[in-house]
Amino acid sequence: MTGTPAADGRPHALRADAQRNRARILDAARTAVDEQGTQASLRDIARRAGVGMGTLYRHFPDREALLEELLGQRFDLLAGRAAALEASRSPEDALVEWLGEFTAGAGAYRGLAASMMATLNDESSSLHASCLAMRQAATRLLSNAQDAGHIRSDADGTDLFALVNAVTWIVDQAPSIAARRQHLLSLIVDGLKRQPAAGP
Amino acid sequence: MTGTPAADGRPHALRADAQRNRARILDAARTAVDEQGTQASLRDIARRAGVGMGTLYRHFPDREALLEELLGQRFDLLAGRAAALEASRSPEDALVEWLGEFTAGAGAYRGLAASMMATLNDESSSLHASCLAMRQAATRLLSNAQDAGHIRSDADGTDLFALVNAVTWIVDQAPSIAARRQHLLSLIVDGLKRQPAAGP
DNA sequence: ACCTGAACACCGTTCAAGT
DNA sequence: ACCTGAACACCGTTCAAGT
Repeated sequence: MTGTPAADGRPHALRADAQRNRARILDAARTAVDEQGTQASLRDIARRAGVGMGTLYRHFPDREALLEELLGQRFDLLAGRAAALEASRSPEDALVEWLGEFTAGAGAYRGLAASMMATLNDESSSLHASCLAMRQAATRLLSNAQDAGHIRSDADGTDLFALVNAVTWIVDQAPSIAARRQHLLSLIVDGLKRQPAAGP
Repeated sequence: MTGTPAADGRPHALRADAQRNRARILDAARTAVDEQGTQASLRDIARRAGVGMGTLYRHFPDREALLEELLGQRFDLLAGRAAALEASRSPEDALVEWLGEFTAGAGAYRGLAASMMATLNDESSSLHASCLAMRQAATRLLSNAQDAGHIRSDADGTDLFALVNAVTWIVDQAPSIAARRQHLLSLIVDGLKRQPAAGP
């Protein structure tokens, strides 16, 4: 009975040709996003994959569904890193290190910051869930550092996400600024540190 | 002899119809940018202006030439504000106030941040000159505040411009974040303030 | 069940033909 | 000198027709 229609009403597994097309589309998308950023032409992706436009749309109803496959992994990874750092480092180190990893990796995906912002308040976006989980992990790092007294208490997870995304964006606007990524990030992170109270 | 071709080899004044078309295009562009941001459709602008595409291109060879007309005024105005604040306020107040005015006004032009970044290293851009002048004015405010000991000395004009543009960008990505403009800006500006040395 | 590719409504940019 | 609008090479999205 292998490969016969399921009798339990659950969705069928993909037909072999469909499965192959799906994989091809994802491969092509990876290459295209690598070259052109998250705004890569969908037509071009279909062309590279050697499938018709309809096939691309059948597998991925919109651009974000396609991106979710590529970026979801990254989000999950970064959420995992947050958890690992939380367990192994001081609250302050964990936060600073995570922010560094976040912005460093983002350079590989031009347009990532815009895609992430678009997903923020759009619960229907395919990227919403994995992005939210990552943000929550980052927010925990922030709270820990705040509880330990290292970070000013009037900044919240949304502020942190906004600022770090803003850096991500600015950094891929111009190569001359990309070189200053670390410096810009530290200007912001230093600024978030609780200003020491004046002398005794 | 009024209206006859100039004999001195200098460029002629625009013909009356050309002058009218130019004005119409700018009017249409203002409306379109207002509604759709700096990425407004050029075709749409020509349509609204009631001119052919060729006419639009004749007057403005590319999008930036058109934007220069709209944004150049704004840049000049902000450069002027910087000079005025420099004369009338303390170094720290002048800087903080100027940054507030810069980001507050930017909300009126969606896409402005991206257009400004594009112009940064592109000397052929029509926006280059007026944008540069504004940046230099802002850099003076920064230097003054640094000389007065209010701002950390390892931030330069490029950093300041990058950060303030990053805020401008993030703020028009989502209305929920636009509401936090002032707060985000003050997180950054506070952060740039020189950390007070530890007690005696 | 899945695929193809033409069709549609848009772009930006160029240019021959008109006045 | 200036204008028009068709032409070209691209998009994203949809959908009838095929297997």
